[in-house]
Amino acid sequence: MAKAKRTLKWQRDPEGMRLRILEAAKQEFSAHGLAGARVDRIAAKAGANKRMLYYHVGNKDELYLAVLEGAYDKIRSEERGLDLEHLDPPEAIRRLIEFTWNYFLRNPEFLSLLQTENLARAKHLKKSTKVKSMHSPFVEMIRTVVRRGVESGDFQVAVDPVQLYISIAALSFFYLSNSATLSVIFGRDLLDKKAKDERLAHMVGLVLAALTGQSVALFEIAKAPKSRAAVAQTV
Amino acid sequence: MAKAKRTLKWQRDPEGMRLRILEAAKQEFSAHGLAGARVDRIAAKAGANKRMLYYHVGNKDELYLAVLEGAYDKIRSEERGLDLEHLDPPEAIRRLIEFTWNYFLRNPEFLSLLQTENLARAKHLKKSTKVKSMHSPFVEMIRTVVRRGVESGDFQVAVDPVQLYISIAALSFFYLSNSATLSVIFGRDLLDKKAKDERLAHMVGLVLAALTGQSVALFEIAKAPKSRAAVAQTV
DNA sequence: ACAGTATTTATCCAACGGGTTAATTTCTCT
DNA sequence: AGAGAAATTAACCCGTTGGATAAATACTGT
Repeated sequence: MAKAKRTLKWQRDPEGMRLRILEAAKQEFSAHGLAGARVDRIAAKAGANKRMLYYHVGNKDELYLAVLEGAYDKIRSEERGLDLEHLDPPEAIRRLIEFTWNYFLRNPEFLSLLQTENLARAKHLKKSTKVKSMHSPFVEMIRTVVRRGVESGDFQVAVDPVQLYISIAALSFFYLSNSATLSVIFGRDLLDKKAKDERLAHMVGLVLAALTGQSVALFEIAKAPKSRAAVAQTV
Repeated sequence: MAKAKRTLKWQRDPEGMRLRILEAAKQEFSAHGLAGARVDRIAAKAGANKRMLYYHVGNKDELYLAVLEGAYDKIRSEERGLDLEHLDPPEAIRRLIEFTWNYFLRNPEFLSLLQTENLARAKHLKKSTKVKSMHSPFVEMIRTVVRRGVESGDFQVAVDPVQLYISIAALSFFYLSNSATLSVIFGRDLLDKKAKDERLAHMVGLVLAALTGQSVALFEIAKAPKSRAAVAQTV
Protein backbone atom coordinates (compact mmCIF):
# COMPACT_ATOMS: atom_id res chain seq x y z
CA MET A 1 0.00 0.00 0.00
CA ALA A 2 2.51 2.49 1.12
CA LYS A 3 4.34 2.22 -2.14
CA ALA A 4 5.13 4.96 -4.59
CA LYS A 5 1.84 6.27 -5.75
CA ARG A 6 -1.23 4.59 -4.57
CA THR A 7 -2.43 1.54 -6.44
CA LEU A 8 -4.47 2.67 -9.35
CA LYS A 9 -6.99 0.46 -10.96
CA TRP A 10 -4.41 -0.46 -13.54
CA GLN A 11 -1.24 0.83 -15.09
CA ARG A 12 -0.20 1.03 -18.66
CA ASP A 13 2.67 -1.15 -19.73
CA PRO A 14 2.43 -2.13 -23.37
CA GLU A 15 5.89 -3.67 -23.72
CA GLY A 16 5.61 -5.60 -20.50
CA MET A 17 2.16 -6.75 -21.42
CA ARG A 18 3.31 -7.95 -24.81
CA LEU A 19 6.11 -9.93 -23.22
CA ARG A 20 3.84 -11.47 -20.64
CA ILE A 21 1.40 -12.43 -23.36
CA LEU A 22 4.09 -14.09 -25.46
CA GLU A 23 5.49 -15.93 -22.47
CA ALA A 24 2.05 -17.15 -21.46
CA ALA A 25 1.33 -18.16 -25.03
CA LYS A 26 4.58 -20.09 -25.21
CA GLN A 27 3.61 -22.04 -22.12
CA GLU A 28 0.14 -22.71 -23.40
CA PHE A 29 1.07 -23.71 -26.94
CA SER A 30 3.87 -25.96 -25.81
CA ALA A 31 1.69 -27.59 -23.20
CA HIS A 32 -1.35 -28.15 -25.38
CA GLY A 33 -0.38 -27.74 -29.00
CA LEU A 34 -2.00 -25.34 -31.39
CA ALA A 35 -5.51 -26.75 -31.43
CA GLY A 36 -5.46 -27.60 -27.76
CA ALA A 37 -4.32 -24.18 -26.65
CA ARG A 38 -6.99 -21.93 -25.19
CA VAL A 39 -6.93 -18.24 -25.82
CA ASP A 40 -8.66 -17.53 -22.53
CA ARG A 41 -6.06 -19.45 -20.60
CA ILE A 42 -3.28 -17.49 -22.25
CA ALA A 43 -4.97 -14.27 -21.25
CA ALA A 44 -5.45 -15.43 -17.70
CA LYS A 45 -1.86 -16.63 -17.44
CA ALA A 46 -0.64 -13.28 -18.74
CA GLY A 47 -2.72 -11.52 -16.14
CA ALA A 48 -4.59 -9.83 -18.89
CA ASN A 49 -7.86 -9.56 -20.62
CA LYS A 50 -8.46 -11.65 -23.69
CA ARG A 51 -8.90 -8.54 -25.76
CA MET A 52 -5.28 -7.68 -25.06
CA LEU A 53 -3.99 -10.61 -27.07
CA TYR A 54 -5.70 -9.36 -30.16
CA TYR A 55 -4.68 -5.80 -29.43
CA HIS A 56 -0.99 -6.52 -28.91
CA VAL A 57 -0.26 -9.52 -31.07
CA GLY A 58 -3.15 -10.72 -33.15
CA ASN A 59 -5.40 -13.72 -33.41
CA LYS A 60 -4.54 -17.21 -32.27
CA ASP A 61 -2.54 -18.09 -35.35
CA GLU A 62 -0.52 -14.91 -35.31
CA LEU A 63 0.12 -15.44 -31.64
CA TYR A 64 1.35 -18.92 -32.33
CA LEU A 65 3.64 -17.80 -35.10
CA ALA A 66 5.08 -15.04 -32.95
CA VAL A 67 5.88 -17.60 -30.26
CA LEU A 68 7.47 -19.93 -32.76
CA GLU A 69 9.61 -17.19 -34.23
CA GLY A 70 10.68 -16.14 -30.78
CA ALA A 71 11.73 -19.68 -29.99
CA TYR A 72 13.90 -19.93 -33.09
CA ASP A 73 15.29 -16.52 -32.43
CA LYS A 74 16.38 -17.55 -28.99
CA ILE A 75 18.18 -20.74 -29.91
CA ARG A 76 19.88 -19.16 -32.89
CA SER A 77 21.24 -16.37 -30.77
CA GLU A 78 22.58 -18.78 -28.18
CA GLU A 79 24.12 -20.85 -30.92
CA ARG A 80 26.02 -17.85 -32.17
CA GLY A 81 27.54 -17.35 -28.74
CA LEU A 82 29.24 -20.72 -28.96
CA ASP A 83 32.45 -20.51 -30.92
CA LEU A 84 34.11 -23.76 -31.73
CA GLU A 85 36.82 -22.35 -33.91
CA HIS A 86 39.62 -22.49 -31.40
CA LEU A 87 38.92 -25.97 -30.08
CA ASP A 88 40.49 -29.03 -31.53
CA PRO A 89 37.97 -30.93 -33.64
CA PRO A 90 36.92 -33.75 -31.30
CA GLU A 91 36.54 -31.30 -28.46
CA ALA A 92 34.47 -29.01 -30.67
CA ILE A 93 32.10 -31.82 -31.52
CA ARG A 94 31.75 -32.79 -27.91
CA ARG A 95 31.00 -29.19 -27.03
CA LEU A 96 28.40 -29.02 -29.75
CA ILE A 97 26.62 -32.12 -28.52
CA GLU A 98 26.68 -30.90 -24.96
CA PHE A 99 25.29 -27.54 -25.93
CA THR A 100 22.47 -29.08 -27.94
CA TRP A 101 21.59 -31.48 -25.18
CA ASN A 102 21.61 -28.83 -22.49
CA TYR A 103 19.69 -26.35 -24.56
CA PHE A 104 16.93 -28.87 -25.12
CA LEU A 105 16.93 -29.74 -21.45
CA ARG A 106 16.68 -26.12 -20.42
CA ASN A 107 14.02 -25.29 -23.00
CA PRO A 108 11.54 -28.10 -23.19
CA GLU A 109 8.94 -25.79 -24.72
CA PHE A 110 11.16 -25.47 -27.73
CA LEU A 111 10.89 -29.19 -28.33
CA SER A 112 7.14 -29.13 -27.94
CA LEU A 113 6.74 -26.21 -30.27
CA LEU A 114 8.76 -27.94 -32.94
CA GLN A 115 6.73 -31.08 -32.55
CA THR A 116 3.54 -29.11 -32.85
CA GLU A 117 4.75 -27.26 -35.90
CA ASN A 118 5.85 -30.45 -37.59
CA LEU A 119 2.51 -32.02 -36.88
CA ALA A 120 1.16 -29.09 -38.87
CA ARG A 121 3.72 -29.83 -41.57
CA ALA A 122 5.38 -26.47 -40.98
CA LYS A 123 2.38 -24.70 -42.42
CA HIS A 124 2.99 -21.63 -40.30
CA LEU A 125 6.75 -21.62 -40.48
CA LYS A 126 6.57 -21.53 -44.25
CA LYS A 127 4.79 -18.23 -44.00
CA SER A 128 7.45 -16.74 -41.77
CA THR A 129 9.95 -14.65 -43.68
CA LYS A 130 11.75 -14.08 -40.41
CA VAL A 131 12.68 -17.64 -39.63
CA LYS A 132 13.74 -18.49 -43.15
CA SER A 133 16.50 -15.91 -42.89
CA MET A 134 17.78 -17.19 -39.53
CA HIS A 135 20.19 -19.88 -40.63
CA SER A 136 21.76 -21.90 -37.93
CA PRO A 137 25.41 -20.99 -37.70
CA PHE A 138 26.10 -24.58 -36.75
CA VAL A 139 26.20 -25.98 -40.23
CA GLU A 140 29.10 -23.83 -41.32
CA MET A 141 30.80 -24.33 -37.98
CA ILE A 142 30.53 -28.06 -38.41
CA ARG A 143 31.79 -27.88 -41.95
CA THR A 144 35.02 -26.23 -40.90
CA VAL A 145 35.43 -28.40 -37.83
CA VAL A 146 35.09 -31.51 -39.95
CA ARG A 147 37.53 -30.20 -42.50
CA ARG A 148 40.05 -29.38 -39.81
CA GLY A 149 39.51 -32.78 -38.24
CA VAL A 150 40.15 -34.60 -41.46
CA GLU A 151 43.23 -32.57 -42.21
CA SER A 152 44.69 -33.09 -38.76
CA GLY A 153 43.98 -36.80 -38.96
CA ASP A 154 41.67 -36.72 -35.97
CA PHE A 155 38.70 -37.74 -38.08
CA GLN A 156 38.83 -40.70 -40.37
CA VAL A 157 36.20 -39.47 -42.77
CA ALA A 158 34.51 -36.28 -43.93
CA VAL A 159 30.82 -36.33 -43.16
CA ASP A 160 28.24 -34.08 -44.70
CA PRO A 161 27.81 -31.32 -42.09
CA VAL A 162 24.06 -31.12 -42.58
CA GLN A 163 23.68 -34.82 -41.92
CA LEU A 164 25.90 -34.57 -38.89
CA TYR A 165 23.99 -31.58 -37.58
CA ILE A 166 20.69 -33.38 -37.98
CA SER A 167 22.09 -36.49 -36.33
CA ILE A 168 23.40 -34.63 -33.35
CA ALA A 169 20.11 -32.84 -32.91
CA ALA A 170 18.24 -36.10 -33.43
CA LEU A 171 20.06 -37.97 -30.69
CA SER A 172 19.10 -35.41 -28.08
CA PHE A 173 15.77 -34.35 -29.47
CA PHE A 174 14.20 -37.76 -29.82
CA TYR A 175 15.36 -38.92 -26.43
CA LEU A 176 13.86 -35.90 -24.72
CA SER A 177 10.79 -35.26 -26.82
CA ASN A 178 9.79 -38.91 -26.68
CA SER A 179 10.89 -39.57 -23.14
CA ALA A 180 7.31 -39.87 -21.97
CA THR A 181 6.37 -42.82 -24.18
CA LEU A 182 9.82 -44.36 -23.99
CA SER A 183 9.70 -44.25 -20.21
CA VAL A 184 6.41 -46.11 -20.23
CA ILE A 185 7.65 -48.72 -22.63
CA PHE A 186 10.96 -49.36 -20.93
CA GLY A 187 9.39 -49.09 -17.53
CA ARG A 188 11.97 -46.69 -16.23
CA ASP A 189 12.40 -42.98 -15.88
CA LEU A 190 14.61 -41.67 -18.65
CA LEU A 191 14.76 -38.24 -17.10
CA ASP A 192 16.38 -38.87 -13.76
CA LYS A 193 19.87 -37.59 -13.20
CA LYS A 194 21.67 -40.84 -13.79
CA ALA A 195 19.81 -41.66 -16.96
CA LYS A 196 20.53 -38.24 -18.36
CA ASP A 197 24.23 -38.49 -17.59
CA GLU A 198 24.39 -41.85 -19.29
CA ARG A 199 22.59 -40.54 -22.30
CA LEU A 200 24.95 -37.66 -22.77
CA ALA A 201 27.93 -39.97 -22.43
CA HIS A 202 26.43 -42.34 -24.95
CA MET A 203 25.77 -39.65 -27.52
CA VAL A 204 29.22 -38.13 -27.26
CA GLY A 205 30.77 -41.56 -27.41
CA LEU A 206 28.74 -42.61 -30.41
CA VAL A 207 29.46 -39.60 -32.53
CA LEU A 208 33.10 -39.26 -31.63
CA ALA A 209 33.74 -42.95 -32.10
CA ALA A 210 32.20 -42.73 -35.54
CA LEU A 211 34.29 -39.74 -36.50
CA THR A 212 37.60 -40.70 -34.96
CA GLY A 213 37.38 -44.46 -35.24
CA GLN A 214 38.26 -44.85 -31.60
CA SER A 215 35.80 -45.45 -28.87
CA VAL A 216 35.91 -42.63 -26.41
CA ALA A 217 36.30 -43.02 -22.68
CA LEU A 218 32.83 -41.78 -21.99
CA PHE A 219 31.33 -44.27 -24.34
CA GLU A 220 32.55 -46.99 -22.03
CA ILE A 221 30.51 -45.73 -19.14
CA ALA A 222 27.35 -46.62 -20.87
CA LYS A 223 28.90 -49.91 -21.81
CA ALA A 224 29.14 -51.84 -18.58
CA PRO A 225 26.13 -50.85 -16.54
CA LYS A 226 27.28 -53.37 -13.95
CA SER A 227 23.68 -54.23 -14.25
CA ARG A 228 22.22 -53.36 -10.99
CA ALA A 229 20.24 -52.23 -13.91
CA ALA A 230 20.36 -48.62 -14.68
CA VAL A 231 16.88 -48.11 -13.49
CA ALA A 232 15.81 -45.63 -10.89
CA GLN A 233 12.31 -45.06 -11.58
CA THR A 234 9.14 -43.99 -12.91
CA VAL A 235 5.71 -43.01 -12.17
CA MET B 1 -28.37 -51.67 -59.63
CA ALA B 2 -28.37 -55.05 -61.23
CA LYS B 3 -26.15 -56.44 -58.53
CA ALA B 4 -26.76 -59.37 -56.26
CA LYS B 5 -29.72 -58.41 -54.24
CA ARG B 6 -31.03 -54.99 -54.77
CA THR B 7 -29.27 -52.19 -52.95
CA LEU B 8 -30.73 -51.86 -49.56
CA LYS B 9 -30.52 -48.70 -47.59
CA TRP B 10 -27.62 -50.11 -45.68
CA GLN B 11 -26.04 -53.39 -44.72
CA ARG B 12 -24.80 -54.55 -41.41
CA ASP B 13 -21.10 -55.06 -41.02
CA PRO B 14 -19.95 -54.52 -37.47
CA GLU B 15 -16.39 -55.77 -37.88
CA GLY B 16 -15.87 -53.92 -41.12
CA MET B 17 -17.36 -50.80 -39.63
CA ARG B 18 -15.09 -50.99 -36.65
CA LEU B 19 -12.07 -51.32 -38.87
CA ARG B 20 -13.11 -48.44 -41.07
CA ILE B 21 -13.65 -46.29 -38.01
CA LEU B 22 -10.25 -47.10 -36.59
CA GLU B 23 -8.55 -46.48 -39.92
CA ALA B 24 -10.33 -43.16 -40.34
CA ALA B 25 -9.48 -42.23 -36.78
CA LYS B 26 -5.85 -43.05 -37.36
CA GLN B 27 -5.77 -40.73 -40.33
CA GLU B 28 -7.53 -37.97 -38.47
CA PHE B 29 -5.53 -38.18 -35.26
CA SER B 30 -2.22 -38.35 -37.06
CA ALA B 31 -3.13 -35.47 -39.31
CA HIS B 32 -4.51 -33.16 -36.65
CA GLY B 33 -3.44 -34.40 -33.26
CA LEU B 34 -5.78 -35.24 -30.45
CA ALA B 35 -7.28 -31.83 -29.82
CA GLY B 36 -7.32 -30.95 -33.51
CA ALA B 37 -9.07 -34.13 -34.57
CA ARG B 38 -12.77 -33.83 -35.35
CA VAL B 39 -15.12 -36.61 -34.45
CA ASP B 40 -17.43 -35.66 -37.28
CA ARG B 41 -14.65 -35.90 -39.81
CA ILE B 42 -13.72 -39.35 -38.58
CA ALA B 43 -17.31 -40.45 -39.00
CA ALA B 44 -17.51 -38.99 -42.47
CA LYS B 45 -14.21 -40.56 -43.49
CA ALA B 46 -15.39 -43.92 -42.21
CA GLY B 47 -18.55 -43.56 -44.23
CA ALA B 48 -20.51 -43.72 -41.05
CA ASN B 49 -22.64 -41.83 -38.68
CA LYS B 50 -21.07 -40.14 -35.69
CA ARG B 51 -23.12 -42.27 -33.37
CA MET B 52 -21.31 -45.32 -34.71
CA LEU B 53 -18.03 -44.27 -33.21
CA TYR B 54 -19.50 -44.28 -29.77
CA TYR B 55 -21.35 -47.50 -30.44
CA HIS B 56 -18.36 -49.44 -31.71
CA VAL B 57 -15.38 -47.94 -29.93
CA GLY B 58 -16.21 -45.26 -27.41
CA ASN B 59 -15.68 -41.58 -26.96
CA LYS B 60 -12.93 -39.52 -28.49
CA ASP B 61 -10.32 -40.49 -25.93
CA GLU B 62 -11.06 -44.17 -26.13
CA LEU B 63 -10.97 -43.92 -29.89
CA TYR B 64 -7.60 -42.29 -29.69
CA LEU B 65 -6.20 -44.87 -27.32
CA ALA B 66 -7.46 -47.69 -29.51
CA VAL B 67 -5.67 -46.16 -32.47
CA LEU B 68 -2.48 -45.75 -30.48
CA GLU B 69 -2.57 -49.31 -29.24
CA GLY B 70 -3.16 -50.53 -32.75
CA ALA B 71 -0.16 -48.62 -33.98
CA TYR B 72 2.12 -50.12 -31.36
CA ASP B 73 0.68 -53.52 -32.01
CA LYS B 74 1.53 -53.25 -35.66
CA ILE B 75 5.14 -52.21 -35.32
CA ARG B 76 5.83 -54.74 -32.61
CA SER B 77 4.51 -57.55 -34.72
CA GLU B 78 6.62 -56.51 -37.68
CA GLU B 79 9.63 -56.26 -35.42
CA ARG B 80 9.16 -59.81 -34.33
CA GLY B 81 9.32 -60.94 -37.93
CA LEU B 82 12.83 -59.63 -38.22
CA ASP B 83 15.32 -62.13 -36.93
CA LEU B 84 18.84 -60.95 -36.71
CA GLU B 85 20.24 -64.03 -35.01
CA HIS B 86 21.81 -65.59 -38.04
CA LEU B 87 23.42 -62.45 -39.44
CA ASP B 88 26.89 -61.39 -38.52
CA PRO B 89 26.78 -58.46 -36.12
CA PRO B 90 27.53 -55.52 -38.42
CA GLU B 91 25.06 -56.83 -40.96
CA ALA B 92 22.45 -57.27 -38.25
CA ILE B 93 22.83 -53.67 -37.18
CA ARG B 94 22.56 -52.46 -40.73
CA ARG B 95 19.42 -54.51 -41.17
CA LEU B 96 17.97 -53.09 -38.01
CA ILE B 97 18.58 -49.53 -39.10
CA GLU B 98 17.10 -50.17 -42.52
CA PHE B 99 14.03 -51.76 -41.05
CA THR B 100 13.45 -48.89 -38.67
CA TRP B 101 13.93 -46.31 -41.40
CA ASN B 102 11.65 -48.06 -43.82
CA TYR B 103 9.00 -48.75 -41.26
CA PHE B 104 8.84 -45.07 -40.37
CA LEU B 105 8.73 -44.17 -44.04
CA ARG B 106 5.92 -46.57 -44.74
CA ASN B 107 3.96 -45.56 -41.65
CA PRO B 108 4.14 -41.82 -41.22
CA GLU B 109 1.02 -41.85 -39.07
CA PHE B 110 2.95 -43.83 -36.49
CA LEU B 111 5.38 -40.97 -36.13
CA SER B 112 2.62 -38.43 -35.81
CA LEU B 113 0.78 -40.46 -33.24
CA LEU B 114 3.89 -40.79 -31.13
CA GLN B 115 4.51 -37.08 -31.34
CA THR B 116 0.96 -36.39 -30.31
CA GLU B 117 1.15 -38.79 -27.42
CA ASN B 118 4.41 -37.32 -26.20
CA LEU B 119 2.96 -33.87 -26.39
CA ALA B 120 0.38 -35.23 -23.98
CA ARG B 121 3.21 -36.65 -21.88
CA ALA B 122 2.00 -40.18 -22.50
CA LYS B 123 -1.06 -39.55 -20.41
CA HIS B 124 -3.11 -42.04 -22.37
CA LEU B 125 -0.41 -44.62 -22.90
CA LYS B 126 0.09 -44.85 -19.17
CA LYS B 127 -3.46 -46.02 -18.84
CA SER B 128 -3.01 -48.74 -21.41
CA THR B 129 -2.32 -52.10 -19.85
CA LYS B 130 -2.03 -53.51 -23.33
CA VAL B 131 0.93 -51.49 -24.50
CA LYS B 132 2.90 -51.83 -21.31
CA SER B 133 3.06 -55.55 -21.85
CA MET B 134 4.28 -55.23 -25.43
CA HIS B 135 7.96 -54.78 -24.84
CA SER B 136 9.95 -54.28 -27.93
CA PRO B 137 11.80 -57.45 -28.80
CA PHE B 138 14.52 -55.27 -30.25
CA VAL B 139 16.26 -54.60 -27.00
CA GLU B 140 17.06 -58.24 -26.37
CA MET B 141 17.92 -58.76 -30.01
CA ILE B 142 20.34 -55.90 -29.85
CA ARG B 143 21.85 -57.11 -26.63
CA THR B 144 22.80 -60.43 -28.12
CA VAL B 145 23.98 -58.89 -31.36
CA VAL B 146 26.25 -56.54 -29.45
CA ARG B 147 27.58 -59.35 -27.31
CA ARG B 148 28.30 -61.46 -30.36
CA GLY B 149 29.94 -58.50 -32.04
CA VAL B 150 32.22 -57.86 -29.11
CA GLU B 151 33.16 -61.51 -28.81
CA SER B 152 33.92 -61.84 -32.50
CA GLY B 153 35.97 -58.67 -32.42
CA ASP B 154 33.73 -56.94 -34.94
CA PHE B 155 32.72 -54.34 -32.40
CA GLN B 156 35.28 -52.46 -30.41
CA VAL B 157 33.01 -51.76 -27.48
CA ALA B 158 29.85 -53.03 -25.82
CA VAL B 159 27.13 -50.41 -25.87
CA ASP B 160 24.06 -50.40 -23.70
CA PRO B 161 21.40 -51.92 -25.96
CA VAL B 162 18.70 -49.55 -24.76
CA GLN B 163 20.83 -46.54 -25.63
CA LEU B 164 21.64 -48.01 -28.99
CA TYR B 165 18.01 -48.80 -29.68
CA ILE B 166 16.99 -45.28 -28.82
CA SER B 167 19.77 -43.83 -30.92
CA ILE B 168 18.88 -45.87 -33.96
CA ALA B 169 15.25 -44.89 -33.63
CA ALA B 170 16.23 -41.28 -33.02
CA LEU B 171 18.28 -40.94 -36.18
CA SER B 172 15.37 -41.97 -38.37
CA PHE B 173 12.55 -40.58 -36.31
CA PHE B 174 13.80 -37.07 -35.92
CA TYR B 175 14.77 -36.74 -39.55
CA LEU B 176 11.34 -37.80 -40.71
CA SER B 177 9.11 -36.35 -38.04
CA ASN B 178 10.85 -32.99 -38.26
CA SER B 179 11.42 -32.99 -41.99
CA ALA B 180 8.85 -30.25 -42.47
CA THR B 181 10.59 -27.64 -40.35
CA LEU B 182 14.05 -28.83 -41.29
CA SER B 183 13.20 -28.55 -44.97
CA VAL B 184 12.09 -24.98 -44.49
CA ILE B 185 15.20 -24.08 -42.55
CA PHE B 186 17.67 -25.73 -44.89
CA GLY B 187 15.73 -24.59 -47.89
CA ARG B 188 15.73 -28.00 -49.48
CA ASP B 189 13.44 -30.98 -49.64
CA LEU B 190 14.64 -33.64 -47.23
CA LEU B 191 12.14 -36.13 -48.53
CA ASP B 192 13.10 -36.49 -52.16
CA LYS B 193 14.62 -39.72 -53.29
CA LYS B 194 18.21 -38.57 -53.25
CA ALA B 195 18.01 -37.00 -49.82
CA LYS B 196 16.45 -40.13 -48.37
CA ASP B 197 19.12 -42.37 -49.85
CA GLU B 198 21.83 -40.18 -48.44
CA ARG B 199 20.23 -40.15 -45.05
CA LEU B 200 20.05 -43.89 -44.81
CA ALA B 201 23.65 -44.21 -45.88
CA HIS B 202 24.69 -41.65 -43.32
CA MET B 203 22.87 -43.36 -40.47
CA VAL B 204 24.24 -46.79 -41.25
CA GLY B 205 27.69 -45.36 -41.65
CA LEU B 206 27.54 -43.43 -38.42
CA VAL B 207 26.41 -46.28 -36.25
CA LEU B 208 28.59 -48.93 -37.80
CA ALA B 209 31.63 -46.71 -37.72
CA ALA B 210 31.04 -46.09 -34.04
CA LEU B 211 30.66 -49.76 -33.28
CA THR B 212 33.39 -51.20 -35.46
CA GLY B 213 35.83 -48.33 -35.41
CA GLN B 214 36.07 -48.37 -39.15
CA SER B 215 34.21 -46.05 -41.43
CA VAL B 216 31.93 -48.10 -43.59
CA ALA B 217 31.66 -47.85 -47.33
CA LEU B 218 28.18 -46.40 -47.11
CA PHE B 219 29.34 -43.67 -44.83
CA GLU B 220 31.45 -42.38 -47.67
CA ILE B 221 28.50 -42.08 -49.95
CA ALA B 222 27.07 -39.39 -47.79
CA LYS B 223 30.38 -37.67 -48.02
CA ALA B 224 30.68 -37.67 -51.78
CA PRO B 225 27.03 -37.74 -52.76
CA LYS B 226 27.59 -39.76 -55.91
CA SER B 227 24.25 -41.06 -54.77
CA ARG B 228 23.00 -44.16 -56.31
CA ALA B 229 23.12 -45.36 -52.77
CA ALA B 230 21.84 -48.67 -51.54
CA VAL B 231 18.20 -48.83 -50.63
CA ALA B 232 15.20 -50.05 -52.52
CA GLN B 233 12.28 -48.29 -51.21
CA THR B 234 8.98 -47.17 -50.41
CA VAL B 235 6.22 -44.80 -50.87
C1' DA C 1 -6.30 21.50 -17.34
C1' DC C 2 -7.98 19.38 -21.14
C1' DA C 3 -8.26 17.20 -25.61
C1' DG C 4 -6.93 13.38 -27.95
C1' DT C 5 -5.01 8.91 -28.06
C1' DA C 6 -3.28 4.57 -26.26
C1' DT C 7 -4.34 0.94 -23.30
C1' DT C 8 -7.45 -1.88 -20.73
C1' DT C 9 -11.99 -3.74 -19.05
C1' DA C 10 -16.55 -5.72 -19.35
C1' DT C 11 -19.95 -8.14 -22.22
C1' DC C 12 -21.76 -10.44 -25.87
C1' DC C 13 -22.42 -13.87 -29.67
C1' DA C 14 -22.55 -17.07 -33.34
C1' DA C 15 -20.39 -21.24 -34.66
C1' DC C 16 -18.48 -25.32 -33.38
C1' DG C 17 -17.95 -29.79 -31.40
C1' DG C 18 -18.42 -33.68 -28.39
C1' DG C 19 -21.78 -36.34 -26.83
C1' DT C 20 -26.77 -38.01 -26.23
C1' DT C 21 -31.61 -39.49 -27.22
C1' DA C 22 -34.89 -41.69 -29.75
C1' DA C 23 -36.58 -43.67 -33.70
C1' DT C 24 -35.66 -46.84 -37.76
C1' DT C 25 -33.97 -50.59 -40.28
C1' DT C 26 -31.74 -55.09 -40.86
C1' DC C 27 -30.55 -59.49 -39.21
C1' DT C 28 -31.09 -64.01 -36.65
C1' DC C 29 -33.16 -67.58 -34.40
C1' DT C 30 -36.94 -70.32 -33.55
C1' DA D 1 -43.13 -65.26 -40.14
C1' DG D 2 -42.30 -62.56 -36.63
C1' DA D 3 -40.19 -61.23 -32.32
C1' DG D 4 -36.33 -59.65 -30.20
C1' DA D 5 -31.72 -58.11 -30.64
C1' DA D 6 -28.12 -55.78 -33.22
C1' DA D 7 -26.73 -52.12 -36.14
C1' DT D 8 -27.53 -47.73 -38.12
C1' DT D 9 -29.69 -43.19 -38.93
C1' DA D 10 -31.39 -38.61 -37.92
C1' DA D 11 -32.00 -34.84 -34.95
C1' DC D 12 -31.03 -32.41 -31.03
C1' DC D 13 -28.50 -30.50 -26.78
C1' DC D 14 -25.58 -27.47 -24.51
C1' DG D 15 -21.06 -25.99 -22.84
C1' DT D 16 -17.03 -24.12 -25.04
C1' DT D 17 -14.32 -21.03 -27.78
C1' DG D 18 -12.43 -17.75 -30.87
C1' DG D 19 -13.43 -13.49 -31.93
C1' DA D 20 -15.96 -8.84 -31.93
C1' DT D 21 -18.14 -4.49 -29.96
C1' DA D 22 -18.44 -0.81 -27.11
C1' DA D 23 -17.41 1.63 -23.19
C1' DA D 24 -14.15 3.05 -19.56
C1' DT D 25 -9.73 4.51 -17.80
C1' DA D 26 -4.90 6.17 -17.83
C1' DC D 27 -1.50 8.68 -20.14
C1' DT D 28 0.70 12.53 -23.27
C1' DG D 29 1.58 16.78 -25.18
C1' DT D 30 0.22 21.39 -25.36
